[in-house]
Amino acid sequence: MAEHPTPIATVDIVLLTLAEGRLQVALAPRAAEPARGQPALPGGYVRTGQDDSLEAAARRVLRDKLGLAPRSLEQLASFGGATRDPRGWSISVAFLSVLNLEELAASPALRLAPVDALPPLPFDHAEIVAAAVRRLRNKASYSALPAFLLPAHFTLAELHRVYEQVLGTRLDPASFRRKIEEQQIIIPVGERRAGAHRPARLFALAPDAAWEFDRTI
Amino acid sequence: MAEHPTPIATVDIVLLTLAEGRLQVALAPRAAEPARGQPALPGGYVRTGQDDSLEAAARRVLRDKLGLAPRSLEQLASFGGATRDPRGWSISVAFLSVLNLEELAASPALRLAPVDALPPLPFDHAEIVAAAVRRLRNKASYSALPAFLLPAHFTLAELHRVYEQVLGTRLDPASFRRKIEEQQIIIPVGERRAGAHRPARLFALAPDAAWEFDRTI
DNA sequence: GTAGTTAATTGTAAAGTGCACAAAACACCA
DNA sequence: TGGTGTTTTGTGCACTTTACAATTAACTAC
Repeated sequence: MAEHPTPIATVDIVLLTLAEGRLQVALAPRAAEPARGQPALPGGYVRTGQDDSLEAAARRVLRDKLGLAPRSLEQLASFGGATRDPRGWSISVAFLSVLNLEELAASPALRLAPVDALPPLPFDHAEIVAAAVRRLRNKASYSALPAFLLPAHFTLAELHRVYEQVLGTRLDPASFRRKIEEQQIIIPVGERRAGAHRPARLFALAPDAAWEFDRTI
Repeated sequence: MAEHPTPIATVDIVLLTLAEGRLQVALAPRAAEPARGQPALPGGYVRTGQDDSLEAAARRVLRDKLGLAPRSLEQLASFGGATRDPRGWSISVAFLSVLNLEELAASPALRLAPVDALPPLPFDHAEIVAAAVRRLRNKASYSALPAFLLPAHFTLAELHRVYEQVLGTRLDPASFRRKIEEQQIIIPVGERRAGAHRPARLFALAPDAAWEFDRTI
């Protein structure tokens, strides 16, 4: 049946974070050919002897190559073709991880690039990043995914700012608070953020809530 | 780097249709081992000598094995693991196609099974079908994807019934009409459906409109 | 014609949203 | 100790959207 060589199988991970008020993607210099030394999405081969699943392969790459164990990781889409990789027909299963700068600090080799001003990237990595940003922006309108851009504890005002930065639009503060609080996606942790002004309540993402809002037709 | 055998790469296609008022999936008897003869999702190897992309591989399988060229086809997700296929570590890139019974009639070997009463399926095909149904139900609340369950021309009442069947809920006729008409996803074709009663206007999906509704936070 | 049936529209109350502003709670300073 | 500035949080209200009910429109069959 399979008279054709099997395609190369890799996983690539789009790490999105918020730095300097902009959405940025973390890039790693490629360790091997092709495009050795150039910044690219971190990734690696699916190791059939080691990995139990595609997500396990992505987590292994994150752990072994970058020292990361991010809270958020979801499959994005798969990109396959005859010409996207000079080594031959290849399939890249792309994953999306949304994380904050502290989580990312564990991996000093990574460098950030704003998603709207990417350097030239090898393969079809620019397209993969674009798909990841679309996914995050879309999910921002009906899920708590952008909350992973913040530390584990955050204030409503911080969450509000993050949503505005991700979506690139203004959101009414009162409506935002009403909407977020009526969903069951964040819970107050009791403490308050001490500061120069009125202290804000701190929230955390609900343990393993369905991080999706209601959508109605 | 890759001291491991490369995984098997296949595409599998979830064909969803509406028959007897229920959402059903089209299954084909497997032509080869494993599970030869048993009903399963139609699929096949990615042929690196023939296919230019993953979607091209899915379209080839649909065309060559089933004689189908459905209007709707989108990537669903990828399923990979060491144990999902007895032949070894495998990756299945799953696709979702939503179509009507007339389109499906071109392929007589297929048999339908209600998505909520599936027969035993090999591999993780039951899980893939479940993901496809979730995708369709989700998209029903903000896109015109369920319209592909109908013929090219349809009435608003038919579309209304299809949405209700897919979502499993009642939808207010007046609100549904307003919502659908204010989006730009369907256009009247001018004709009317003659019948025993007041004739209904016929609509078609907008040529290549963005089949997505507005979502607001 | 008239009854019967489905298609399509209209009216209205309830719910949700955007906007402006007010109240609350702190630090800081005089 | 009290006033001031600043940020968080809550409230009132106009406006829009949605749910629900009822009505009108258009045809066939008798």
